Amino acid sequence: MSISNEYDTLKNKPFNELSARHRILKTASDLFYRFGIQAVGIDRIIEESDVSKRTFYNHFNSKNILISEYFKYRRSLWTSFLIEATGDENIAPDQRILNLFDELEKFMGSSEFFGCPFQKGMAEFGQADNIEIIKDQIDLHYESVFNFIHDLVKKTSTKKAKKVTEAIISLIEGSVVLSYANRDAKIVKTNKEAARLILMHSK
Amino acid sequence: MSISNEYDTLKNKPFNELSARHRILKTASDLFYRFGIQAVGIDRIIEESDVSKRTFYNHFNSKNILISEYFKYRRSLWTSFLIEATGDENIAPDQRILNLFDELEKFMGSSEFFGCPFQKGMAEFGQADNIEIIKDQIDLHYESVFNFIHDLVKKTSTKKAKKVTEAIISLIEGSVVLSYANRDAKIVKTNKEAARLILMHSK
DNA sequence: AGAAAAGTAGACAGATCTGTATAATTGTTG
DNA sequence: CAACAATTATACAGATCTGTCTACTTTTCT
Repeated sequence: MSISNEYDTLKNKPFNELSARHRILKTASDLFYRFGIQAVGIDRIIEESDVSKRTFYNHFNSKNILISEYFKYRRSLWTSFLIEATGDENIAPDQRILNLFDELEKFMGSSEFFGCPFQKGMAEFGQADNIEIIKDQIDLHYESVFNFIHDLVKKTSTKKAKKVTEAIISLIEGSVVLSYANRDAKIVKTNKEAARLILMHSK
Repeated sequence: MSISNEYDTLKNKPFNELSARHRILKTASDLFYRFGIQAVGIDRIIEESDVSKRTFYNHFNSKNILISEYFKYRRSLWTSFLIEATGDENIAPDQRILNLFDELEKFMGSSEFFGCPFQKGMAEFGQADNIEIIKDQIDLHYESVFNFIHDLVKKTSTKKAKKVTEAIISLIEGSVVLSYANRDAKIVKTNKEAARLILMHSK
């Protein structure tokens, strides 16, 4: 179901069995996602990941490099989520897209949901200079989401795959923004029905 | 057309004719919006607004208070935008909603567009403590946008005004996220058509 | 066992940021 | 004109943040 990658151990092992590098990455990931990147200092990450400052800087030459690796990791998590949430290839492609909304609603209604890491990353770094390694990772995320949904939409019998994909991704991004703003994910149900309507009327 | 308020002089007078308070607010607004709030220091705002540090702190007791006032001001700008963009009451309500997408596309395609101040604000302060004056302003924004669109949707002959409103706002928020991510506002055209479809099929 | 690699603890330099204090100057108003 | 309010320029206290450095200890591998 999921694609194996360098983060497999990170995802599966308990925290205290992880390597120093993975403990740092996991800690940074949780703190950055929840409180924001600029709001979380290196010292806090070092303390919570049970690592010395020297070890930290042995693994990540600078905070910016850690941030870039954070986004790489988040991209991997999001890709896994998309694969799991849309289900296997036997399901009709329309249905796979609609399934995604159900899984999004579960996630966005959970206490672990604090918005989208990439939306938040754009907010903090969108217009900043000299951090191409960060902005590149954010761009890659939006590209890969587009490609994933686009591939699914093309499997439906739609005539306007690109436009349908854009509208569906907009409904997803809107769901994220509003679920976070409202502290309530029930809007995702509404957007699932909107997506269904768009899929139906594009044949 | 527009509602008069305390920011009228700020919006209409040239910078060097503004009061110290308004020069600070205008400078902070531009810098916060473009580069992010935490990324912009008091010293830079003071310098660019042509004001001394003492004067700054006479008008705004702390940076957090300035941030709160920044969001108040942004809320006023956004309200004016909605009123202007949807046009006058003689236009059919469906059409007024669709007009909004056209104006959004213009704005999001302009060089002055750097995403949504409130999305960015949530990203920076969503989970932070002790800044209720900031988070309250963000909440007010999402409430007032909902009410504005809801009022318009209720004037159409829809049977499901709340759901239609939610879907349309999702398409707007999604437009913001993706126009900013793609540095290209053409997705707003697609979302206008999606909104039209939703409006048509809710009668 | 012994060498190389990796880790610990913590001091500290240098930059930066918010907010306060001082002292002199300018503008406004009765 | 006299009194009061507002503003300027700038120094600085205190906190915080990133990244470096020193000196010591543990782990790993051959």
